[in-house]
Amino acid sequence: MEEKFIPDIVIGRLPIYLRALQGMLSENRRVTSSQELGERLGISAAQIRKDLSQFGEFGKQGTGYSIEFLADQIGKILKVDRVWDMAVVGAGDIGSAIARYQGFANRGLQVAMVFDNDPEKIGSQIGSFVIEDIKDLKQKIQESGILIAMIATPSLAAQEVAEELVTAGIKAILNYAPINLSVNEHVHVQYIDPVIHLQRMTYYL
Amino acid sequence: MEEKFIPDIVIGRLPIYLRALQGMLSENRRVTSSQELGERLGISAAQIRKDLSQFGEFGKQGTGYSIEFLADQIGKILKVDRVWDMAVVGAGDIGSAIARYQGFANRGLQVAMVFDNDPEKIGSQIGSFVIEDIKDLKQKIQESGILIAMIATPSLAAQEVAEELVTAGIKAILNYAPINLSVNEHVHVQYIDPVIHLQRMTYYL
DNA sequence: TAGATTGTTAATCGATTAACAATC
DNA sequence: TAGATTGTTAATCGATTAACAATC
Repeated sequence: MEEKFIPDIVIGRLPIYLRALQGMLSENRRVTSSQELGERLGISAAQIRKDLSQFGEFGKQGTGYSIEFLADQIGKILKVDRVWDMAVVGAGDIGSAIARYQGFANRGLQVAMVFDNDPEKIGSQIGSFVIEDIKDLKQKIQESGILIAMIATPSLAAQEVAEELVTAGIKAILNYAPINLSVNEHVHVQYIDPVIHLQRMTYYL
Repeated sequence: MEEKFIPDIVIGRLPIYLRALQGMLSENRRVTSSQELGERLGISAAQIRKDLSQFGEFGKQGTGYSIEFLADQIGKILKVDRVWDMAVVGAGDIGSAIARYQGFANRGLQVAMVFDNDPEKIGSQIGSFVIEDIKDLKQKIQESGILIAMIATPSLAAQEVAEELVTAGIKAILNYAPINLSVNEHVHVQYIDPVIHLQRMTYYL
């Protein structure tokens, strides 16, 4: 199996391309070009072609790309041509919003479990999920084989939760708590903190 | 006024540095070094020093940086040494979670208004906010002079809302709807879509 | 003083863009 | 055929790192 090295910055753009392609599909479009896609995304056409060329040849000279075919191919590359179960830790406002979020559908992801440590919340429902006791986190995650988790706890708990998740076999963490996590380097971590995005813009105001 | 050009990628790291410094402050730490900061963040010490050197000299040879002083300086650079009012558009799960989010405190930002178009929601409360009619969005935003907005509407409405916000004078948009917005280039846009982050990790699983 | 760490320069590394032959 | 657009190469551009004099 030839494991060609692909820069992470390229991997990071593929989900953006995929989202735009699925948007075009929902507009019943059939074909697009690197130029059109680039204009929609504010990315140069050359860069899109270069990125895609890392994985194969998906277009036709003169006509461009079949939107459906390219979306399928990118989905396969990103391994979202299946559905990944995810665990949510923390059933506060953010955790609840994630658990109910409709936007995972058709994008290869779904919430499967929600955990909290509050006795008042454990056993109650969020959408179709019964909130489980965080004490059972390790066992439930190991049993299910879930590899992806989202942390939506207070900052103070996040590092400890992350360590528990890693022990349970989690390989990818999306952290909503506004702190940097320190985990084994073979575990992938991404961060969502609205303040980081907002402060990046206040500089320019 | 000397307007030196600073790469956007550097601006993008400043909020990360600031968050880490504030974390250290809350641990009652007084002094840090580029090396320690780098280790916490997974960024090289050289890069941190290079980034900071774009704005001035904040450290002392031999001893490092006063955490409080450096945090203050970065706060000034990012213009979060004041409090910016923000508008939230869309009072569903995500909009509600944003409106109630405690994490804006002491980071230069606060929610000031929440809008929705659902007659059932208009007039009711989220936290301390009364949900306002989206029909009044333009007028209320213009009156208040708010420059920052967050979009938490369904995808189909997001582009239209963005245009209305720009007309009302908004200069920075944080978009939670999973679509790319097309707006005047002098308006700053940032995106939060958990699926983008998650798909970036599924590639490696 | 000796040790530590900054700010900065120069070298290296990597990413983006321009350009074009190939070809649908 | 003429026009359009790909995939790819080489050139350009920009970001990161290594190294070290300055100095606390």
